[in-house]
Amino acid sequence: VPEARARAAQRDTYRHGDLRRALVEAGIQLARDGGPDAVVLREATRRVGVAPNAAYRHFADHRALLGAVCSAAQSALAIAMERELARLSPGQDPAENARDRLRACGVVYLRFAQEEPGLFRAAFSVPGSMELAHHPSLTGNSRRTPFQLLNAALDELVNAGALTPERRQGAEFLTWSAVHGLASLLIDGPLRGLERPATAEIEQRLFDMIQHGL
Amino acid sequence: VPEARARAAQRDTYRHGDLRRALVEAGIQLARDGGPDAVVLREATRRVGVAPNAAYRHFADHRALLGAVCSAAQSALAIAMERELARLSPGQDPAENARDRLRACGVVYLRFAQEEPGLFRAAFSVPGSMELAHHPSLTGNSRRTPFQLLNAALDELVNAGALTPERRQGAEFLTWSAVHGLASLLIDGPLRGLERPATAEIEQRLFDMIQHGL
DNA sequence: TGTACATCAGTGAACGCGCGTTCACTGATGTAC
DNA sequence: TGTACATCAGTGAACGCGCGTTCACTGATGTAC
Repeated sequence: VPEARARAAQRDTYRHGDLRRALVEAGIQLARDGGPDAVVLREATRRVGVAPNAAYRHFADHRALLGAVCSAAQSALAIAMERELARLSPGQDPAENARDRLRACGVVYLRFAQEEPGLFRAAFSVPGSMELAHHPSLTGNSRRTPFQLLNAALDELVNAGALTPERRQGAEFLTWSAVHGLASLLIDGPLRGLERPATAEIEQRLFDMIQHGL
Repeated sequence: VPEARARAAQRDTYRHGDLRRALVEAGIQLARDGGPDAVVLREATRRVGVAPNAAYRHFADHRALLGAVCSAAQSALAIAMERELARLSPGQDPAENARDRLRACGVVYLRFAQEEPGLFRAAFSVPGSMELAHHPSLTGNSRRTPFQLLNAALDELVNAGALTPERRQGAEFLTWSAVHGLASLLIDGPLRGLERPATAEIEQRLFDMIQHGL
């Protein structure tokens, strides 16, 4: 049996050692290549070199595996955002700083969507997963959700006096809508396949619209 | 065989008569109930009361059937838009009229997404389908695409002097992004399950953002 | 320090399912003479 | 006006596939004495 051969080649111990993490990572790779629909339990076990039913020691369900992949994907996005925010060097004007931080969130969001479309789709594929995933990721250490980071940036804008508290109400949904929608158009819609300078210009115009429109 | 019974019950002629249209309509119903993934060839033939392979007289592929459903869904959206636009009674100010028409496009788009989420997802599920479907629908007679209607509304805005030609450039993508993104949040995201008055307010605020931001 | 034993991670085999698709066919239709 | 025949829409049966999931099991680990 070639399967057993492959399995033996990858692993000489009976126990795997860290099967749960390995399955999630295999699932992430599957999502990378084919989006959430490609996160198939049997394929994940195959890649890890383990019997299909071994997954049930660590996940109740196929859904549970997909959920773990989804939240890991969200975590990856959150980490990328935090990394970019950390890179910003604040200037004198607090309002300007807050605007820069908000924009940075959007930039990372759109870059992630374009560079990792499969993972991006997986991140928001499970209904209700958008706001929930504050769990520590298996692949990183960010404890904040993209949504929380967006909210924080908007709060800064209020603190800097660049946004009134009335307009702050629900602003997270308006900005998220605009940026998320552009991401959809860029990876699935009519803007799919557009090259870098052109997409960057549209992104800038979208951010301007948000900034002036808020 | 109960299948044969059901088939005989629904149809007494050997020829179906209009199988292609019937399959598309069954596919639309499937999409209504379960989104694009629920558009299953075998299930469509089952509902129509026909052997599974009969579909291959009218569609090359499962993909072809899904494509037809997708473009019918887009057509349904376009028709709803045109109906709403026809209901508007123009006032004195051409700029005001143009703004009303643009807003009406968005209102219908979001209403459609909320009332027919499965169909809405199906409409934009096939990559590259967003801009293409100008084919006459099987279920209606609109020859215009939602995208074309949006563009027309923006052009009116320019003609009315309410939008400069420079800002008109790419504005279709900005507005579409914002509205499409909100649709996603409303049907799949954190705003899912929100009731009517609350959603209406967010929609209004989004339209205001677009209007001021453009 | 050694040994019995409970624990539980991973195995092997099988299940039922529903899918898309292909094959050779049958039977109604409508056109050519 | 009647009849042979080409056309082609729909049939029946089967295919191979891969999936998620369940069952009774085996074998390594680590803890209690």
